Amino acid sequence: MITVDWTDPGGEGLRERKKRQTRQLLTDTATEMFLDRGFDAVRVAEVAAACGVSEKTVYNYFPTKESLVVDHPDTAIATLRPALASAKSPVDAVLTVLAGELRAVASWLASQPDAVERFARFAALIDATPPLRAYQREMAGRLVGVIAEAIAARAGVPSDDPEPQIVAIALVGLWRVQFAALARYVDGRPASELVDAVTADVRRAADLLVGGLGGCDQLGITRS
Amino acid sequence: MITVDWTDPGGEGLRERKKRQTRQLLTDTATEMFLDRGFDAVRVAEVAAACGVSEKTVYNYFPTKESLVVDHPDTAIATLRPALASAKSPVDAVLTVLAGELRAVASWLASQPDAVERFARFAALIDATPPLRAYQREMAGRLVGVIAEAIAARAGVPSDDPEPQIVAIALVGLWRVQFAALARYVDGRPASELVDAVTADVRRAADLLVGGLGGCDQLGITRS
DNA sequence: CTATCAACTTTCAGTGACTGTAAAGTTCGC
DNA sequence: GCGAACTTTACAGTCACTGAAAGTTGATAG
Repeated sequence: MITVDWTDPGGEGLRERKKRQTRQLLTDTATEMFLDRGFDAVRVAEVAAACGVSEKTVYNYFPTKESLVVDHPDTAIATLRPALASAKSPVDAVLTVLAGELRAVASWLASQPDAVERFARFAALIDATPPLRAYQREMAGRLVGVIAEAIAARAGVPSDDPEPQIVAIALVGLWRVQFAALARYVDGRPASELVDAVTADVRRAADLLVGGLGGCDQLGITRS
Repeated sequence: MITVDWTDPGGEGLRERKKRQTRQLLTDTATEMFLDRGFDAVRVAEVAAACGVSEKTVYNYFPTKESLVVDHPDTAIATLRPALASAKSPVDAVLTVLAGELRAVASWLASQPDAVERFARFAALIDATPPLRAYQREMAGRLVGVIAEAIAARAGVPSDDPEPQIVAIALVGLWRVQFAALARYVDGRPASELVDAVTADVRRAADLLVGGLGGCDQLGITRS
């Protein structure tokens, strides 16, 4: 759903194409059904039936029911790793990746008439569905690992040292901030302002992290 | 297992006592079995049988299989809330609660001969068991909510504003740091140094958060 | 064009976590 | 002791997810 349909170069057999189509069909219809009736009220067997496919096939494509909604959790990692390698700092890398994801979402929002409403429902679905939130956290956990490793490698320390860990955790928190901002603003603001509003939120959070939690202490986050 | 057996005042009917005993028996034997054979290899029905109790009874006490191991996830919240209310700052509150938990673990470690080895296996079990890690993250998520609310309330802003969110996420990361430090040091260091070593790690992480990610920038966390 | 091989799908039978319900057993206040 | 409130149990069921074997289909060599 959020996927931006990364067009693959033409050199692709019929087999591969069918697989991609099936995969897409599965996520799309599953998401649609979940949005309509709620995650729990839809059985995997129903999704399979709706797609004219056996239940086992669904599980050949997706490891869990949740992964039907959060298509390609590894995409973020695949983008993040090179960014970490090339950027001047982890913070820059994360902000770059986040900006990229934001752009992708924004262009998807602009590409369909009812996109805004669908995205709002999508965000609400995730928020209201514990297993989906758990899945989101799991993905975040993987990002933490990747970032911590990158920092540790650069600094030449073990990746389970306190510094890489805490920095990675804090930085991954920015994903949550961006998602929350997106969910909040997508409904109220005109599309033109959306990107700026979300970016502003992320930047405020990032500045707070970089400058230190004491930075904006008009109302006592750190000890006075 | 990690629970410190908070002795309840005597005014307690037979009913309550039996419930407490059963609950304790369940977590203890379950943890023991999980440590021996692995989380996945033990069925809930087996735990029930080992305790001379029906499977349904297990589920009357615990919502999930995972909660058999991570007894009382709400204890942290119950401790944290008043700490947040009374401490000078969220950072202080979190550090205080963490120190308290550390003390409790340390005294438990000192109370039994094989405690160290058991704790090491316990930490390894959690690390090696995805569902348990997920459960841990879920608990962390609840802590984030509590802290974000406290900060937001104090500052008079919505709790899903970027600042409360990111601060809460970063602070909750300290739990992970403390757990990691505990797991790392429990095996190698003499008990006397344990608390200091762990505290040092937590403090390093907290200082980094408070002073800003740029603080210790000998090797480029933030942009140069 | 066809035989063949490999990949993919389906069918099927099963595991195990978790839930509701109604009956049987316990504890408590009197 | 006795009835009310509460627990435990037995039972039947749902549903996510898995492995194995047999069937189907796309790719490929002859």
